[in-house]
Amino acid sequence: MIRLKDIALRLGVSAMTVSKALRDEPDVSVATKTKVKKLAAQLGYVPNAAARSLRAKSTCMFGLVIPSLINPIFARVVMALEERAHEMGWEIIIAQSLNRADREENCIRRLLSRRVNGIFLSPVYRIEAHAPIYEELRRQQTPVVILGHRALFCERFSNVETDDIAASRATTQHLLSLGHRKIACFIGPPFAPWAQERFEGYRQAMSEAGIPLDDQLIFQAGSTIEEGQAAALEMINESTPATAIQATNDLVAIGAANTFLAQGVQIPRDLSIAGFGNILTSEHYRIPLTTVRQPKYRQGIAAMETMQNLLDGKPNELKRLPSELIIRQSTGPVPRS
Amino acid sequence: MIRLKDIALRLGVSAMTVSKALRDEPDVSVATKTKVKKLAAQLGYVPNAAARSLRAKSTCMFGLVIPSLINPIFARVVMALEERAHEMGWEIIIAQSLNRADREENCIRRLLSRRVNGIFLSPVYRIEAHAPIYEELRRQQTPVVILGHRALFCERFSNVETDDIAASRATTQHLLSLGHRKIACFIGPPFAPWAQERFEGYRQAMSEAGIPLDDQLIFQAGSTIEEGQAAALEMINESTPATAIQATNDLVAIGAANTFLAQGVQIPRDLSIAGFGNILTSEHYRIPLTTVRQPKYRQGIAAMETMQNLLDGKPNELKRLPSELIIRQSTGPVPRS
DNA sequence: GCAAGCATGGCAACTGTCCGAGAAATTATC
DNA sequence: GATAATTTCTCGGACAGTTGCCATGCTTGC
Repeated sequence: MIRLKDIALRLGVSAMTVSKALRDEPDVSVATKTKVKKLAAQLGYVPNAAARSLRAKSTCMFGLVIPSLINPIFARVVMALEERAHEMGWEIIIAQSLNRADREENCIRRLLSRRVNGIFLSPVYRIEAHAPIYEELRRQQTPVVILGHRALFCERFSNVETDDIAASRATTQHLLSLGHRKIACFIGPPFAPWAQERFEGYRQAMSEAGIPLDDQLIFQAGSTIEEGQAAALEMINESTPATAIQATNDLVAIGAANTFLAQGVQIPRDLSIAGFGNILTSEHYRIPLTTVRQPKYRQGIAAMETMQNLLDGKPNELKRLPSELIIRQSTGPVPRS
Repeated sequence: MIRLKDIALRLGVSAMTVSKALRDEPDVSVATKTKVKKLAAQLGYVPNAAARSLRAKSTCMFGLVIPSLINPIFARVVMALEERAHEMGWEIIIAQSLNRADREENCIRRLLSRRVNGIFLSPVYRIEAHAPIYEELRRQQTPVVILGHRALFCERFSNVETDDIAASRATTQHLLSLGHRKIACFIGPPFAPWAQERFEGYRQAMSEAGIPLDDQLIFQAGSTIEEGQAAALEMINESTPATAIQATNDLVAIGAANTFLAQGVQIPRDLSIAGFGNILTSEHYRIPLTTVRQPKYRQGIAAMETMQNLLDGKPNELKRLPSELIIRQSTGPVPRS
């Protein structure tokens, strides 16, 4: 690999001059600059980013820690982040936590070792300020942008979230406005912040409508199609009298819908089902799914803006982007029975 | 940020000793090691990867260049790569080419500047050995694993592909076995290697069946739902007498199916449609789609194995993983008419 | 008693780049 | 023609860690 010194030796100048020439600093003559640049191009010189980072005390890299890369919801965020980083000439190192706190901690620690200038993090659990790894991030003054799930506990942590509570509430209100009163809630993993928020929206809307929460209507459904199917079977076995289901995400909603359709239940005539997330499949499902669209690309853009503010030394901030209820054909008026 | 030297100063030993102690080298006493490790943990010491890379002439990083992060097909590959890299304690830098050759080149150049130890690349165009950027990769002896679309033109390039030609041929053969003779082919972007391969499979099967290619049955359909719809409309306008459609991917198939269903055409009674890729939506579409499953996760695993072989100085290789035709309900016997 | 061996730890050098300071060469001014 | 001002270039050092070799001080063997 060609170094500055190699170019310098061949031209009979110092490495310093080459460095300055390539960076177009003013105190190098035009003649030398062109000579240097020409030879550099000819030799295929590529500066060594590690050496530059060491010297500059800045790596021009970001770290990104998300639960999973195959979740299409995150894919859009990552896409936006990568595009912005590319424009800046910065790089992004990816890391998956696979929904495990120990792995998340491990990922963060390795990113710190890489001396990334900032970390984008979608945490597995609701962030606890006292967890050792967050404590360490705070101590190291590392800028962190949390994707969703508020955690503004120190001045180098910002937060960019989609308003899932409001959107979930709007979904429940939509079902209420169709006359439903017995609305089952298929909730996600109890530890997951996003699942908690979606349940919170349901809870608020029911409370506002004066309907007490009914344990019999609440099902643990995880986050996959299979888990949605299992919860639906449970509901059938218990002859739960719900006229609508609000699911924690589209996959669970589809799993549930598959099960009910297989039993001859008609959707939405006999049963309304709403999802969350607006994945592609929800639009092209047998019964196009009522769901919530989250502005994930915009969340990525906003996250990068927020990160740059932190890097500029500006105070931390909390951005909340509106999510939007999309009413399709899987929800309808309550059956007269 | 804590350095080796800081720990050394506090303990009254040299930085060398600390370095050796933390790496568990044999020539440091157990007593010193425990003392050093304890203080390091207490101070939250994190080694500087940039400095280490500079000295070691190895960054323990891979680069990954793919067209788009939101394509679920790539997501599985990336997931597998990240998991394996994590096990090795290596990092992955992501870069999107967004299907543009200039951007791809730019991404590769930046990865070279980062001195990644290897690059995983899913090229935009069929690789031409003489393109300057590939020439440069070859000259720098950078190990490259091409994801799909064979390009074994130098000893540091390996290739891991899914056998799309065979799978596409199997799809056409499936349609032929159902009695179809007028099989329309909705082909993808003409420059894209994957689109070329899928068309090639169709071509081979038709040729083997003794059916000459008919230009009237071949439609440029791009790679999106909208393009699939447009191609279907074109087919309707031209009253093309096809009894089946083989689409370049699932999205195009779904776009086409949507259009025909809206016109009252019944699938598969009046028209068979096959996709490619087995995205989630294809399984849960109104008419579950006949398509091809590509072993993308396994492709990622195989790619990492191949990369390690290259790093170990072993010769380059070509791995081809079988793709599998999945017959669902969107294809059926040719209508009797 | 002397050489050899061993365990432990330190010094200098090196990785590639860039900053600050100053030297050398060129040009401008009187 | 001498000095001052400016341009152009070089030198030493720093960044944080690792490698190879050497310097201890101690034990062992003959």
